[in-house]
Amino acid sequence: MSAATRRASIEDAATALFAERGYQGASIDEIARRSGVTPPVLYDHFASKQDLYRRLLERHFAELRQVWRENFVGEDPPARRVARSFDAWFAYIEAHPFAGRMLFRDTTGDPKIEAMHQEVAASSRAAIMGLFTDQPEVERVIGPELEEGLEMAWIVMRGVLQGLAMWWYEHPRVPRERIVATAMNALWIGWERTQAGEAWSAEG
Amino acid sequence: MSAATRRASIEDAATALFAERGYQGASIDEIARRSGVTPPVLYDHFASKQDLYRRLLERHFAELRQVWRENFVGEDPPARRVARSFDAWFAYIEAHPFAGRMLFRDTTGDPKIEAMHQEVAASSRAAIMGLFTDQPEVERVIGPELEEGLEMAWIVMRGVLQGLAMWWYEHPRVPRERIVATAMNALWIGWERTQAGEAWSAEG
DNA sequence: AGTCTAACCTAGTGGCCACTAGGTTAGAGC
DNA sequence: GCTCTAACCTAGTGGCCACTAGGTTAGACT
Repeated sequence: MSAATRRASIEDAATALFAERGYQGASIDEIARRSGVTPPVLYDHFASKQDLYRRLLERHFAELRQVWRENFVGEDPPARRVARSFDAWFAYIEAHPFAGRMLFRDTTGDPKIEAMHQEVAASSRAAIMGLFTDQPEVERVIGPELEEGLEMAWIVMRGVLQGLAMWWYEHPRVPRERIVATAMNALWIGWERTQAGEAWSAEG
Repeated sequence: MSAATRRASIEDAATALFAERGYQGASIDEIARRSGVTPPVLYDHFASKQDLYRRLLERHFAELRQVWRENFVGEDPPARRVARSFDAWFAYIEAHPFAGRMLFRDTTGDPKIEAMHQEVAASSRAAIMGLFTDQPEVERVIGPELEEGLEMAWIVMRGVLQGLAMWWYEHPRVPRERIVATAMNALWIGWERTQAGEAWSAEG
Protein backbone atom coordinates (compact mmCIF):
# COMPACT_ATOMS: atom_id res chain seq x y z
CA MET A 1 0.00 0.00 0.00
CA SER A 2 1.29 3.46 -0.87
CA ALA A 3 2.46 5.75 1.88
CA ALA A 4 -0.38 8.23 1.39
CA THR A 5 -3.05 5.54 1.46
CA ARG A 6 -1.60 3.87 4.51
CA ARG A 7 -1.33 7.19 6.23
CA ALA A 8 -4.96 7.95 5.49
CA SER A 9 -6.05 4.57 6.79
CA ILE A 10 -4.15 5.19 10.02
CA GLU A 11 -5.72 8.63 10.37
CA ASP A 12 -9.19 7.21 9.88
CA ALA A 13 -8.71 4.47 12.42
CA ALA A 14 -7.14 6.87 14.89
CA THR A 15 -9.93 9.42 14.56
CA ALA A 16 -12.51 6.73 15.22
CA LEU A 17 -10.68 5.32 18.20
CA PHE A 18 -9.85 8.70 19.73
CA ALA A 19 -13.52 9.57 19.30
CA GLU A 20 -14.57 6.39 21.03
CA ARG A 21 -12.04 6.24 23.86
CA GLY A 22 -10.26 9.55 24.13
CA TYR A 23 -6.52 10.06 24.01
CA GLN A 24 -5.51 7.83 26.86
CA GLY A 25 -8.03 5.12 26.13
CA ALA A 26 -6.93 4.69 22.53
CA SER A 27 -3.84 2.50 22.31
CA ILE A 28 -1.32 2.59 19.51
CA ASP A 29 -1.59 -1.17 19.24
CA GLU A 30 -5.29 -1.00 18.52
CA ILE A 31 -5.04 1.92 16.12
CA ALA A 32 -2.39 0.00 14.20
CA ARG A 33 -4.41 -3.20 14.26
CA ARG A 34 -7.49 -1.42 12.92
CA SER A 35 -5.38 0.05 10.13
CA GLY A 36 -4.10 -3.41 9.25
CA VAL A 37 -0.49 -2.80 10.27
CA THR A 38 1.83 -3.26 13.23
CA PRO A 39 2.89 -0.41 15.51
CA PRO A 40 6.31 0.22 13.94
CA VAL A 41 4.63 1.05 10.65
CA LEU A 42 2.57 3.68 12.41
CA TYR A 43 5.80 5.19 13.67
CA ASP A 44 7.10 5.33 10.11
CA HIS A 45 4.29 7.79 9.42
CA PHE A 46 3.92 9.68 12.70
CA ALA A 47 6.57 10.66 15.18
CA SER A 48 4.54 9.80 18.28
CA LYS A 49 1.04 9.26 19.54
CA GLN A 50 0.97 12.91 20.49
CA ASP A 51 2.00 13.96 16.99
CA LEU A 52 -0.73 11.83 15.46
CA TYR A 53 -3.31 13.30 17.81
CA ARG A 54 -2.29 16.86 17.11
CA ARG A 55 -2.43 16.42 13.35
CA LEU A 56 -5.94 15.05 13.60
CA LEU A 57 -7.06 17.82 15.93
CA GLU A 58 -5.70 20.47 13.62
CA ARG A 59 -7.21 18.92 10.54
CA HIS A 60 -10.70 18.54 11.96
CA PHE A 61 -10.77 21.93 13.62
CA ALA A 62 -9.62 23.49 10.36
CA GLU A 63 -12.46 21.81 8.52
CA LEU A 64 -15.01 23.14 10.99
CA ARG A 65 -13.50 26.61 10.80
CA GLN A 66 -13.84 26.43 7.05
CA VAL A 67 -17.53 25.62 7.42
CA TRP A 68 -18.03 28.84 9.33
CA ARG A 69 -15.97 30.91 6.95
CA GLU A 70 -17.91 29.70 3.95
CA ASN A 71 -21.37 30.10 5.43
CA PHE A 72 -21.26 33.11 7.71
CA VAL A 73 -21.03 35.53 4.81
CA GLY A 74 -23.36 37.38 2.52
CA GLU A 75 -25.70 40.31 2.56
CA ASP A 76 -28.75 38.65 4.04
CA PRO A 77 -29.86 39.41 7.61
CA PRO A 78 -27.77 38.04 10.50
CA ALA A 79 -30.43 35.53 11.56
CA ARG A 80 -30.25 33.89 8.16
CA ARG A 81 -26.48 33.79 8.15
CA VAL A 82 -26.37 32.28 11.62
CA ALA A 83 -28.98 29.70 10.66
CA ARG A 84 -27.11 28.82 7.48
CA SER A 85 -23.89 28.42 9.45
CA PHE A 86 -25.55 26.22 12.06
CA ASP A 87 -27.05 24.08 9.35
CA ALA A 88 -23.72 23.66 7.58
CA TRP A 89 -22.03 22.98 10.91
CA PHE A 90 -24.44 20.19 11.76
CA ALA A 91 -24.14 18.87 8.21
CA TYR A 92 -20.40 18.52 8.83
CA ILE A 93 -21.09 16.76 12.13
CA GLU A 94 -23.45 14.42 10.32
CA ALA A 95 -20.93 13.64 7.60
CA HIS A 96 -17.96 13.25 9.97
CA PRO A 97 -19.27 11.43 13.02
CA PHE A 98 -15.87 10.62 14.45
CA ALA A 99 -14.33 14.01 13.91
CA GLY A 100 -17.01 15.68 16.01
CA ARG A 101 -16.76 13.13 18.75
CA MET A 102 -13.00 13.42 18.86
CA LEU A 103 -12.99 17.20 19.07
CA PHE A 104 -15.73 17.55 21.66
CA ARG A 105 -14.68 14.81 23.97
CA ASP A 106 -13.59 17.07 26.71
CA THR A 107 -10.28 16.17 28.15
CA THR A 108 -7.72 13.49 28.24
CA GLY A 109 -6.06 13.39 31.62
CA ASP A 110 -2.61 14.06 30.23
CA PRO A 111 -1.85 17.72 30.99
CA LYS A 112 0.36 18.10 27.92
CA ILE A 113 -2.33 16.78 25.62
CA GLU A 114 -4.94 18.86 27.35
CA ALA A 115 -2.91 22.01 26.83
CA MET A 116 -2.46 21.13 23.20
CA HIS A 117 -6.17 20.54 22.73
CA GLN A 118 -6.99 23.87 24.31
CA GLU A 119 -4.41 25.64 22.21
CA VAL A 120 -5.76 24.29 18.94
CA ALA A 121 -9.36 24.89 20.03
CA ALA A 122 -8.54 28.44 21.07
CA SER A 123 -7.12 29.36 17.69
CA SER A 124 -10.25 27.99 16.09
CA ARG A 125 -12.43 29.96 18.47
CA ALA A 126 -10.52 33.12 17.71
CA ALA A 127 -11.02 32.67 13.98
CA ILE A 128 -14.75 32.08 14.32
CA MET A 129 -15.27 34.86 16.85
CA GLY A 130 -13.52 37.13 14.40
CA LEU A 131 -16.35 36.55 11.95
CA PHE A 132 -18.81 37.80 14.54
CA THR A 133 -16.86 40.79 15.70
CA ASP A 134 -16.57 41.96 12.11
CA GLN A 135 -20.32 42.45 12.14
CA PRO A 136 -21.61 45.95 12.86
CA GLU A 137 -24.41 44.55 15.02
CA VAL A 138 -22.19 42.90 17.63
CA GLU A 139 -22.31 45.60 20.17
CA ARG A 140 -26.07 45.83 19.99
CA VAL A 141 -26.55 42.09 20.30
CA ILE A 142 -23.92 41.32 22.88
CA GLY A 143 -24.07 44.36 25.10
CA PRO A 144 -21.57 46.71 26.65
CA GLU A 145 -18.90 44.62 28.37
CA LEU A 146 -17.77 43.47 24.99
CA GLU A 147 -14.81 41.23 25.64
CA GLU A 148 -16.26 39.28 28.50
CA GLY A 149 -19.70 39.28 26.95
CA LEU A 150 -18.39 37.92 23.69
CA GLU A 151 -16.55 35.18 25.46
CA MET A 152 -19.63 34.19 27.40
CA ALA A 153 -21.74 34.27 24.26
CA TRP A 154 -19.19 31.94 22.70
CA ILE A 155 -19.37 29.60 25.68
CA VAL A 156 -23.14 29.52 25.51
CA MET A 157 -23.15 28.87 21.79
CA ARG A 158 -20.48 26.22 22.01
CA GLY A 159 -22.30 24.51 24.85
CA VAL A 160 -25.51 24.33 22.88
CA LEU A 161 -23.94 23.24 19.58
CA GLN A 162 -21.68 20.63 21.14
CA GLY A 163 -24.39 19.36 23.41
CA LEU A 164 -26.84 18.96 20.54
CA ALA A 165 -24.15 17.39 18.36
CA MET A 166 -23.29 14.74 20.94
CA TRP A 167 -26.95 14.07 21.62
CA TRP A 168 -27.62 13.78 17.92
CA TYR A 169 -24.95 11.10 17.57
CA GLU A 170 -27.08 8.99 19.90
CA HIS A 171 -30.37 9.87 18.16
CA PRO A 172 -29.43 9.83 14.49
CA ARG A 173 -33.02 9.57 13.30
CA VAL A 174 -33.81 13.11 14.32
CA PRO A 175 -33.68 15.22 11.15
CA ARG A 176 -31.07 17.91 10.92
CA GLU A 177 -33.63 20.69 10.54
CA ARG A 178 -35.01 19.88 13.97
CA ILE A 179 -31.58 20.12 15.53
CA VAL A 180 -30.86 23.38 13.77
CA ALA A 181 -34.24 24.81 14.74
CA THR A 182 -33.61 23.90 18.38
CA ALA A 183 -30.24 25.61 18.32
CA MET A 184 -31.70 28.69 16.66
CA ASN A 185 -34.59 28.91 19.06
CA ALA A 186 -32.33 28.51 22.04
CA LEU A 187 -29.69 30.95 20.91
CA TRP A 188 -30.82 33.49 18.42
CA ILE A 189 -34.15 34.40 19.89
CA GLY A 190 -32.59 34.77 23.31
CA TRP A 191 -29.90 37.06 21.99
CA GLU A 192 -32.22 39.21 19.96
CA ARG A 193 -34.84 39.65 22.61
CA THR A 194 -32.27 40.30 25.27
CA GLN A 195 -31.15 43.29 23.31
CA ALA A 196 -34.68 44.42 22.66
CA GLY A 197 -34.75 45.37 26.32
CA GLU A 198 -36.21 42.12 27.57
CA ALA A 199 -33.14 40.97 29.43
CA TRP A 200 -33.88 39.02 32.54
CA SER A 201 -33.09 40.72 35.81
CA ALA A 202 -33.21 39.55 39.36
CA GLU A 203 -35.53 42.36 40.25
CA GLY A 204 -37.93 41.76 37.34
CA MET B 1 -6.36 9.38 62.28
CA SER B 2 -9.85 7.96 62.63
CA ALA B 3 -11.34 5.96 59.81
CA ALA B 4 -13.98 8.57 58.99
CA THR B 5 -11.47 11.39 58.90
CA ARG B 6 -9.04 9.44 56.78
CA ARG B 7 -11.81 8.44 54.46
CA ALA B 8 -12.89 12.05 54.05
CA SER B 9 -9.33 13.14 53.35
CA ILE B 10 -9.04 10.49 50.65
CA GLU B 11 -12.34 11.56 49.12
CA ASP B 12 -11.24 15.18 49.04
CA ALA B 13 -7.93 14.40 47.41
CA ALA B 14 -9.57 12.05 44.92
CA THR B 15 -12.23 14.58 43.93
CA ALA B 16 -9.58 17.19 43.29
CA LEU B 17 -7.38 14.87 41.27
CA PHE B 18 -10.24 13.37 39.26
CA ALA B 19 -11.34 16.93 38.53
CA GLU B 20 -7.87 17.86 37.39
CA ARG B 21 -6.91 14.77 35.39
CA GLY B 22 -9.98 12.63 34.83
CA TYR B 23 -10.36 9.01 35.77
CA GLN B 24 -7.44 7.57 33.88
CA GLY B 25 -5.10 10.46 34.55
CA ALA B 26 -5.55 10.29 38.31
CA SER B 27 -3.37 7.57 39.81
CA ILE B 28 -4.06 5.77 43.06
CA ASP B 29 -0.49 6.50 44.12
CA GLU B 30 -0.98 10.23 43.81
CA ILE B 31 -4.40 10.24 45.45
CA ALA B 32 -2.90 8.33 48.37
CA ARG B 33 0.12 10.60 48.52
CA ARG B 34 -2.06 13.72 48.62
CA SER B 35 -4.09 12.17 51.41
CA GLY B 36 -0.93 11.53 53.38
CA VAL B 37 -1.09 7.74 53.18
CA THR B 38 0.17 4.84 51.11
CA PRO B 39 -1.96 2.98 48.58
CA PRO B 40 -2.81 -0.04 50.77
CA VAL B 41 -4.50 2.29 53.23
CA LEU B 42 -6.69 3.59 50.45
CA TYR B 43 -7.71 0.02 49.75
CA ASP B 44 -8.67 -0.42 53.38
CA HIS B 45 -11.33 2.21 52.76
CA PHE B 46 -12.35 1.61 49.13
CA ALA B 47 -12.59 -1.65 47.26
CA SER B 48 -11.07 -0.33 44.04
CA LYS B 49 -10.37 2.81 42.08
CA GLN B 50 -13.67 2.29 40.30
CA ASP B 51 -15.51 2.01 43.61
CA LEU B 52 -13.95 5.22 44.85
CA TYR B 53 -14.88 7.03 41.66
CA ARG B 54 -18.46 5.83 41.73
CA ARG B 55 -18.98 6.89 45.32
CA LEU B 56 -17.74 10.36 44.54
CA LEU B 57 -19.90 10.62 41.43
CA GLU B 58 -22.97 9.57 43.32
CA ARG B 59 -22.31 11.90 46.19
CA HIS B 60 -21.73 15.00 44.07
CA PHE B 61 -24.59 14.31 41.70
CA ALA B 62 -26.87 13.80 44.68
CA GLU B 63 -25.82 17.15 46.10
CA LEU B 64 -26.60 18.91 42.83
CA ARG B 65 -29.93 17.13 42.58
CA GLN B 66 -30.72 18.35 46.05
CA VAL B 67 -30.00 21.91 44.97
CA TRP B 68 -32.67 21.61 42.30
CA ARG B 69 -35.16 19.97 44.59
CA GLU B 70 -34.82 22.66 47.19
CA ASN B 71 -34.99 25.62 44.85
CA PHE B 72 -37.32 24.68 42.04
CA VAL B 73 -40.36 24.87 44.25
CA GLY B 74 -42.84 27.45 45.38
CA GLU B 75 -45.76 29.40 44.09
CA ASP B 76 -43.92 32.18 42.31
CA PRO B 77 -43.81 32.36 38.50
CA PRO B 78 -41.66 29.83 36.63
CA ALA B 79 -39.08 32.39 35.56
CA ARG B 80 -38.36 33.18 39.19
CA ARG B 81 -38.10 29.55 40.16
CA VAL B 82 -35.75 28.81 37.28
CA ALA B 83 -33.63 31.82 38.12
CA ARG B 84 -33.49 30.84 41.77
CA SER B 85 -32.47 27.31 40.83
CA PHE B 86 -29.76 28.54 38.47
CA ASP B 87 -28.42 30.84 41.15
CA ALA B 88 -28.32 28.07 43.72
CA TRP B 89 -26.76 25.73 41.19
CA PHE B 90 -23.95 28.16 40.43
CA ALA B 91 -23.55 28.82 44.14
CA TYR B 92 -22.89 25.11 44.59
CA ILE B 93 -20.39 25.19 41.72
CA GLU B 94 -18.69 28.13 43.38
CA ALA B 95 -18.51 26.40 46.74
CA HIS B 96 -17.41 23.02 45.34
CA PRO B 97 -14.94 23.77 42.58
CA PHE B 98 -13.65 20.23 42.27
CA ALA B 99 -17.02 18.51 42.37
CA GLY B 100 -18.21 20.42 39.32
CA ARG B 101 -15.04 19.82 37.42
CA MET B 102 -15.14 16.14 38.19
CA LEU B 103 -18.75 15.69 37.11
CA PHE B 104 -18.55 17.69 33.92
CA ARG B 105 -15.27 16.41 32.64
CA ASP B 106 -16.74 14.52 29.81
CA THR B 107 -15.35 11.08 29.46
CA THR B 108 -12.67 8.83 30.68
CA GLY B 109 -11.63 6.44 27.93
CA ASP B 110 -12.48 3.38 29.97
CA PRO B 111 -15.80 2.07 28.59
CA LYS B 112 -16.83 0.62 31.93
CA ILE B 113 -16.27 3.89 33.74
CA GLU B 114 -17.94 5.80 30.97
CA ALA B 115 -21.03 3.63 31.23
CA MET B 116 -21.07 4.13 34.97
CA HIS B 117 -20.78 7.89 34.63
CA GLN B 118 -23.65 7.98 32.17
CA GLU B 119 -25.76 5.78 34.36
CA VAL B 120 -25.32 7.99 37.41
CA ALA B 121 -25.80 11.16 35.35
CA ALA B 122 -28.94 9.75 33.75
CA SER B 123 -30.59 9.08 37.07
CA SER B 124 -29.80 12.63 38.11
CA ARG B 125 -31.21 13.97 34.85
CA ALA B 126 -34.40 11.96 35.32
CA ALA B 127 -34.88 13.37 38.80
CA ILE B 128 -34.40 16.95 37.69
CA MET B 129 -36.48 16.58 34.54
CA GLY B 130 -39.20 15.22 36.76
CA LEU B 131 -39.36 18.59 38.49
CA PHE B 132 -40.04 20.25 35.17
CA THR B 133 -42.57 17.76 33.86
CA ASP B 134 -44.57 18.17 37.03
CA GLN B 135 -45.19 21.74 35.97
CA PRO B 136 -48.47 22.46 34.17
CA GLU B 137 -46.69 24.80 31.74
CA VAL B 138 -44.34 22.22 30.24
CA GLU B 139 -46.32 21.48 27.18
CA ARG B 140 -46.76 25.14 26.37
CA VAL B 141 -43.07 25.91 26.83
CA ILE B 142 -41.55 22.86 25.20
CA GLY B 143 -43.96 22.18 22.39
CA PRO B 144 -45.75 19.17 20.98
CA GLU B 145 -43.18 16.37 20.54
CA LEU B 146 -42.87 16.21 24.26
CA GLU B 147 -40.39 13.43 24.92
CA GLU B 148 -37.86 14.38 22.31
CA GLY B 149 -38.39 18.07 22.93
CA LEU B 150 -37.84 17.70 26.63
CA GLU B 151 -34.66 15.78 26.07
CA MET B 152 -33.37 18.42 23.69
CA ALA B 153 -34.33 21.19 26.09
CA TRP B 154 -32.36 19.34 28.75
CA ILE B 155 -29.35 19.04 26.43
CA VAL B 156 -29.48 22.74 25.67
CA MET B 157 -29.78 23.70 29.31
CA ARG B 158 -27.05 21.32 30.40
CA GLY B 159 -24.76 22.61 27.66
CA VAL B 160 -25.23 26.19 28.75
CA LEU B 161 -24.92 25.55 32.49
CA GLN B 162 -21.92 23.26 32.22
CA GLY B 163 -20.23 25.49 29.68
CA LEU B 164 -20.65 28.56 31.86
CA ALA B 165 -19.57 26.64 34.96
CA MET B 166 -16.35 25.48 33.34
CA TRP B 167 -15.65 28.93 31.95
CA TRP B 168 -16.34 30.47 35.32
CA TYR B 169 -13.71 28.25 36.94
CA GLU B 170 -11.19 29.98 34.70
CA HIS B 171 -12.61 33.45 35.31
CA PRO B 172 -13.44 33.42 39.01
CA ARG B 173 -13.63 37.19 39.27
CA VAL B 174 -16.85 37.36 37.30
CA PRO B 175 -19.67 37.75 39.83
CA ARG B 176 -22.22 35.01 40.09
CA GLU B 177 -25.12 37.29 39.16
CA ARG B 178 -23.56 37.90 35.79
CA ILE B 179 -23.23 34.17 35.11
CA VAL B 180 -26.80 33.56 36.19
CA ALA B 181 -28.09 36.46 34.10
CA THR B 182 -26.27 35.11 31.05
CA ALA B 183 -27.80 31.68 31.55
CA MET B 184 -31.25 33.17 32.05
CA ASN B 185 -30.98 35.37 29.01
CA ALA B 186 -29.75 32.54 26.88
CA LEU B 187 -32.28 30.00 28.03
CA TRP B 188 -35.40 31.41 29.50
CA ILE B 189 -36.07 34.18 27.06
CA GLY B 190 -35.50 31.83 24.16
CA TRP B 191 -37.93 29.30 25.56
CA GLU B 192 -40.61 31.78 26.38
CA ARG B 193 -40.49 33.67 23.15
CA THR B 194 -40.34 30.49 21.13
CA GLN B 195 -43.70 29.57 22.55
CA ALA B 196 -45.10 33.03 22.00
CA GLY B 197 -45.12 32.15 18.33
CA GLU B 198 -41.72 33.60 17.55
CA ALA B 199 -39.99 30.32 16.81
CA TRP B 200 -37.37 30.49 14.18
CA SER B 201 -38.17 28.79 10.89
CA ALA B 202 -36.13 28.19 7.78
CA GLU B 203 -38.71 29.96 5.68
CA GLY B 204 -38.97 33.00 7.93
C1' DA C 1 20.57 -8.15 -13.03
C1' DG C 2 21.65 -4.89 -9.54
C1' DT C 3 20.64 -1.14 -6.43
C1' DC C 4 17.92 1.78 -3.72
C1' DT C 5 13.96 3.13 -1.23
C1' DA C 6 10.41 2.44 1.78
C1' DA C 7 6.74 -0.38 3.53
C1' DC C 8 6.52 -3.75 6.67
C1' DC C 9 7.73 -7.27 10.29
C1' DT C 10 9.27 -9.94 14.94
C1' DA C 11 10.58 -9.49 19.32
C1' DG C 12 11.52 -7.03 22.53
C1' DT C 13 12.38 -2.87 26.66
C1' DG C 14 11.49 0.06 30.29
C1' DG C 15 8.17 2.40 32.81
C1' DC C 16 3.92 3.09 34.94
C1' DC C 17 -0.02 1.53 37.43
C1' DA C 18 -3.79 -0.96 39.97
C1' DC C 19 -3.63 -3.91 43.34
C1' DT C 20 -1.79 -7.22 47.26
C1' DA C 21 0.72 -10.32 50.68
C1' DG C 22 2.23 -10.10 54.93
C1' DG C 23 3.59 -7.67 58.71
C1' DT C 24 4.08 -3.62 62.40
C1' DT C 25 2.21 -0.06 65.43
C1' DA C 26 -0.97 2.15 68.50
C1' DG C 27 -4.91 3.00 70.95
C1' DA C 28 -9.32 1.21 73.43
C1' DG C 29 -11.47 -1.87 76.62
C1' DC C 30 -10.87 -5.02 80.25
C1' DG D 1 -0.54 -5.59 81.57
C1' DC D 2 -3.02 -8.10 77.95
C1' DT D 3 -5.75 -8.52 73.96
C1' DC D 4 -8.01 -7.08 69.99
C1' DT D 5 -8.97 -4.11 66.36
C1' DA D 6 -7.79 -1.36 62.73
C1' DA D 7 -4.85 2.08 60.78
C1' DC D 8 -0.76 1.90 58.55
C1' DC D 9 3.60 0.24 56.25
C1' DT D 10 7.39 -2.10 52.92
C1' DA D 11 8.09 -4.44 49.05
C1' DG D 12 6.56 -6.37 45.67
C1' DT D 13 3.63 -8.59 41.07
C1' DG D 14 1.67 -8.87 36.77
C1' DG D 15 -0.12 -6.50 33.01
C1' DC D 16 -0.44 -2.94 29.78
C1' DC D 17 1.51 0.46 26.80
C1' DA D 18 4.42 3.78 24.04
C1' DC D 19 8.12 3.15 21.63
C1' DT D 20 12.39 0.77 19.18
C1' DA D 21 16.38 -2.12 17.38
C1' DG D 22 17.31 -4.56 13.71
C1' DG D 23 15.91 -6.89 10.15
C1' DT D 24 13.11 -8.73 5.55
C1' DT D 25 10.42 -7.97 1.41
C1' DA D 26 8.96 -5.84 -2.82
C1' DG D 27 8.54 -2.59 -6.23
C1' DA D 28 10.90 1.23 -9.13
C1' DC D 29 14.55 2.80 -11.68
C1' DT D 30 19.02 2.19 -14.07
